[in-house]
Amino acid sequence: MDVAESTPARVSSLGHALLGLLARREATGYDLAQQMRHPVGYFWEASHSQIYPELARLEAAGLVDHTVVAGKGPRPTKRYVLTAAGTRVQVSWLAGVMRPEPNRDLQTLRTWSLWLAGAGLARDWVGERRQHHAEVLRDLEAERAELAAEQPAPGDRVWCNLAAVELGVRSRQAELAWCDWMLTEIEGWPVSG
Amino acid sequence: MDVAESTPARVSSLGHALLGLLARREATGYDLAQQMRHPVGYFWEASHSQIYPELARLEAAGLVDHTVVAGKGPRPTKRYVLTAAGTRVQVSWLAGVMRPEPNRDLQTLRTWSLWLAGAGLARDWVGERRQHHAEVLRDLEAERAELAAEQPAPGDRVWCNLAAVELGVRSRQAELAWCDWMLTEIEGWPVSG
DNA sequence: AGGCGCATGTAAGCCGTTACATGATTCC
DNA sequence: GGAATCATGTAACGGCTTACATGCGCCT
Repeated sequence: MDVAESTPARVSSLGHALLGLLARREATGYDLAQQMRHPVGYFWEASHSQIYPELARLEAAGLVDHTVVAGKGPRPTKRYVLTAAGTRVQVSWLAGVMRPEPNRDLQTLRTWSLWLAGAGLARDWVGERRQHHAEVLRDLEAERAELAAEQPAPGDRVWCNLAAVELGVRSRQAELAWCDWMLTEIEGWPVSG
Repeated sequence: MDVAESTPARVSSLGHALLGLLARREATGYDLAQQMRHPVGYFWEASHSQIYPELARLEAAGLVDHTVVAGKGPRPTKRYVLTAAGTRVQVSWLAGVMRPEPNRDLQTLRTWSLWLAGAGLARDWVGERRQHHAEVLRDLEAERAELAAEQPAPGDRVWCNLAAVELGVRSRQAELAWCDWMLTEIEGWPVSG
């Protein structure tokens, strides 16, 4: 009763990412930071300096609990678990409406101003982009193969991992294809750099 | 000489969006806010409350200039133009390295936690996502048709608009295809909601 | 008479990045 | 002896969202 159960406990996206991780298994803040790099980092990145305060907020809202365990750091090591309230909040987040996020894509913004630069510069830049996307795509495809090897049942945890990675693969493939399209188009530009 | 020309004038992404707009034509802050909704809003959104302070910063850095014109607002109306320094900064931004942005995609994050919900909830959500992407895609394709009708020369302003919209179209198509894939996959889920 | 478009700004608060800070154990 | 890993935090700063604030002219 000492935690706020009256207010619906507004939770940030990072909060939901952490609740999602803790729904899978208990973890320390450090563990969570590692997992936010990989595999969650494919679609939601966060650093430890965000994670520790967010865990404190989630705990204040009664969505997670911690127990102190023996650890190697200068401060006590805390192992977090999801509470029943935390599970409820996460499920109702999944059930709730998802309003579209603002579009913000630096690569497109840059493309849009590309006429100010010459064809040579544009070719170099798109080539560099292409390489970057290709690298990320390779990682994603390796991840997908690993998950598929577990032969997940439709709708289970691992299957949802796979579905998330599948979206990443398809998005990167689209960007890669656009880079290739751009490179053939740039052939026809007037040279000026 | 009273503006800072010694420091390289670090400009935010929003700043580059505004410089890109002003490189095309002069505009008031209000005009810029309209254009940031459409067509720039397809890939970089910003509200007027961000734009006015940013214009002041760009002016302090000597990248834009304004003249006061007769207007209908309670305050003087300002018409902004790009300076030579502004053009230089924009071009060197295009030439500079672009380090990859952090991945942050709410739709994928949600997919990743979807196993906590039942198949019914998942189907509804993906269906709603599908509809949203389809709507945006329709808008983008209309925009693309309009730009293509202008028969732009490779590498010019309008052609770069087209290239930016092309990337949007391809990305949305990929997301839409993923939604369709998900919907067929969800058929095989165990029913539980 | 009321609403919309033009036109500009400020303020509070949240979210995210970068850097600072500490300290034990394990591996090379 | 030094670097990496485990492990937790704080502080400063910048960007974005939401809301507050003002006021004229035009259209219905």
